Amino acid sequence: MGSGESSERCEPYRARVDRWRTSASVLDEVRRSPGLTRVELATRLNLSSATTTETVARLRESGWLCEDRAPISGRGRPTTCLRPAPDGPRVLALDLRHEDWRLAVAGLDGVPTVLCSGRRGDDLTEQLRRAIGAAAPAAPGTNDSFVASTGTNESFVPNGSGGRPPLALGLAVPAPLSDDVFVRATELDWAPIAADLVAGPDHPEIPVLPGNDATLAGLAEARTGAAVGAGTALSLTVEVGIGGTLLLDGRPQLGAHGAAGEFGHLPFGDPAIPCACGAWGCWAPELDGRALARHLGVDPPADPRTFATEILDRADAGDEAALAAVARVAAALGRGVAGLVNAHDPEVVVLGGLAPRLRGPAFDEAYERGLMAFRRADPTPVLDGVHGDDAPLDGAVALALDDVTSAEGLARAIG
Amino acid sequence: MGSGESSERCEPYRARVDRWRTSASVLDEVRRSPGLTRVELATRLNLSSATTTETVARLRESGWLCEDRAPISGRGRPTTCLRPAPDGPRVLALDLRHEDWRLAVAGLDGVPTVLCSGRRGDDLTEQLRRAIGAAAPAAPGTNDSFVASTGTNESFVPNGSGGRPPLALGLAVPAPLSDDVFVRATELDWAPIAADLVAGPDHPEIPVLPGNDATLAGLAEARTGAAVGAGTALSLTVEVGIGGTLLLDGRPQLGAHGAAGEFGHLPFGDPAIPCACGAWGCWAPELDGRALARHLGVDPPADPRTFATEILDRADAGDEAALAAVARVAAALGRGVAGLVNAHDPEVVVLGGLAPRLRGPAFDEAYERGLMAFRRADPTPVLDGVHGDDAPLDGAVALALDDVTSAEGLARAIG
DNA sequence: CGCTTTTCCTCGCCATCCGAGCATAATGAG
DNA sequence: CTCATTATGCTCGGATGGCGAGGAAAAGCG
Repeated sequence: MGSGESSERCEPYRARVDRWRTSASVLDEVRRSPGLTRVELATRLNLSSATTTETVARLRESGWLCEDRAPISGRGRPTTCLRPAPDGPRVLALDLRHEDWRLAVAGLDGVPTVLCSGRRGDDLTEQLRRAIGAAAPAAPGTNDSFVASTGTNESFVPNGSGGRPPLALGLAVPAPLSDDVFVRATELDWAPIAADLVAGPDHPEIPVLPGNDATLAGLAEARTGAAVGAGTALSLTVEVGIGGTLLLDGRPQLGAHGAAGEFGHLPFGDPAIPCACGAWGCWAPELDGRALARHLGVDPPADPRTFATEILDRADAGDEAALAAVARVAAALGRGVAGLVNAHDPEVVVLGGLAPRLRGPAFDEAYERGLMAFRRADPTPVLDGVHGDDAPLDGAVALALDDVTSAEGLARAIG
Repeated sequence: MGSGESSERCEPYRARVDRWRTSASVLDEVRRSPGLTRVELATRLNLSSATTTETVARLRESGWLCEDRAPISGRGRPTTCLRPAPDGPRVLALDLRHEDWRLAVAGLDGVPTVLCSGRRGDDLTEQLRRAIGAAAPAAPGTNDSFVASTGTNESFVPNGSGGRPPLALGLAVPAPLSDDVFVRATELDWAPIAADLVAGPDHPEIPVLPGNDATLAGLAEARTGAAVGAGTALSLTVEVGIGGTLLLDGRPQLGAHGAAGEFGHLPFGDPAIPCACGAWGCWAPELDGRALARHLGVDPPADPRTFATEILDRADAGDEAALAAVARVAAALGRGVAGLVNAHDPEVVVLGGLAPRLRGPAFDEAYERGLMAFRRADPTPVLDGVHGDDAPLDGAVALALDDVTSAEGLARAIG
């Protein structure tokens, strides 16, 4: 071990990453507002004209950005608009749901194209590995040998990845995560999936980035949805129970084990009512189809999601009993949202899943009543999410793209 | 407006700040673990030996760091230990409380020395300006002309700032903040204070950084207390009501208007009980002296803080009625803490103010009962804060030092 | 056709961070 | 005491990023 041999330092980390720091922020800005001009970019990031030239040229040559002429307005040399390159790097996104799954590919524009989907079967892991193997060919260009191997419940759209191997896989899972392991492993035996997907005989090793579906839904809204530009945003999704995430500068708060965002298990409810999670008085059982069933005096439904949509439909049709039950649930939602606004002071609250359908006078009244008085003059806006059922998939894309377009990711991919 | 004149860009921001980025992280690391060796520093930050030499030399010459010989262990050239320079830059910290105030000065080690204090009077702003003027002389070295101008209720310790003008003022206020304005302006007419303190006839302009006292208490615990090193930490302080903060990598989550951390106004309580804040069913009224009074069946106390300590003393002495009342409050605390752990997945929870005295079987039982089942195998530790009543002051110091030792702050002060 | 306006590009400068080699200061074996 | 060993600090030249200045380019306007 001579003196020149660096003992512990594995990499010239700082120089390698610093080199791409500015490129990463440029890419970030272009992803955030595609089509912005070079001049606008430079002023936003406080870059000199020289640096802009240098950075944009490098990203263009690497095939990450493309430029086209901006519409001319007035005098002066025309500038160019910057966009993610349409044939640039790609990522995969996998949306696992209770009953089915979807695999999509997306470019830097963040718009996913669904490649294949299937219903959840016993051989789920095998299904997914086949799908990923088809989408992420081990050697570039070999995915022409793609055969529409439609199994029992699967459907494929060939050749979505455009020949370049994807750089990462975002993974949305409908369960709490803790240290990248699914918590309700009894219910959804997906614990080993993330590990199994990292590499397989069919495809090269790519980073797999798992995230809770409600967390990723919030991420999607923060990047391209109702919470764009918010420094602090709160996203809440009602499906079975309620999930969500607190977003700070567009980044979800993940917690020590990645299990943050379980707002449904704040004790906003009746302390005498037990929750499936094992705690008492949780908010979640007051909000979904099970709560509606309780208010209607019927047995707990097997599928709370479907039951809830039925009741909401009946309420929309004017059914008095359904309206009363929905109002009680809406009030519970509004009361809790107000408390979270008090606690976290978000710029905006975004509702997803069934929550938008719960809004109405009962929600509004409970929301205002639950706010601290000084907030009522200018109450935090509560908006409906714009991503709908695609939110977790769109969020998985964003998660993967964030990894790929970070300074570290660029250093990995280009430098 | 020639072509060379940069139109909007006011500063060569990037180069100016990048220059100090590494210095800032070095300073951060040394503040976090004073006395660490150069080698340890280099491995932690992934710096080459050359860069370490360069950066440390610059910080030493600027008077921010000092080196002394490390205790030798084994062969090899002995290394040095890095510490904040004892005669380095200083900051001021002002702790405003309901009844009194304290002004302190601190070096980079973050240990405050109280310079003066006083009871809150009608001329508070004038008191504070005099005190700050004495501590932050307009011209360096002129504070020898200090006269112990002990007014009615003030006491001074002269010459704490050591001749160098302080670089910033951290300000702890016992009220919710929103956009740097105190919310309960009716109760505590301190709204104009922050603005007034920025500059005055007696002292030069220095940045004033206000923060809520409970937020700053959490900051202190995250930096040098019970939450050191936690990626996600939750700090809760019971005084009158309950305040707190969610800390991410040691930085408090502030919210859109800086009003985050009002966990006391989450609806963990009885929805029929109104809170002074204007909402209903808040957690706060279940936790402090007013809750104890309610459980004991006596009138609401004028000073809930003092009343609570009396009841806690009686409970410690074995008074049955007091014990029962405390147990109910402790259960309310434990239940809410568990919910917050479910929602935010912190690495550690730190309790301050009266909260440590509330802990006991009732708290523990409610805490465990409120946790999601999967958390019970390895419950998030709940620790008592180590800063005690000094926590807000210590946090104000940390807030000011963070500003001063950031890359921007270094560029301002040195570059 | 030239002038104005706005933007882009090239060049030299200075900064950081790096690797390599050498210098330095301790231990410990003989 | 001397010298090999070991761990660390320092110096130097090189690579690279960001900047300012000046000139070039591309449009409109008269």
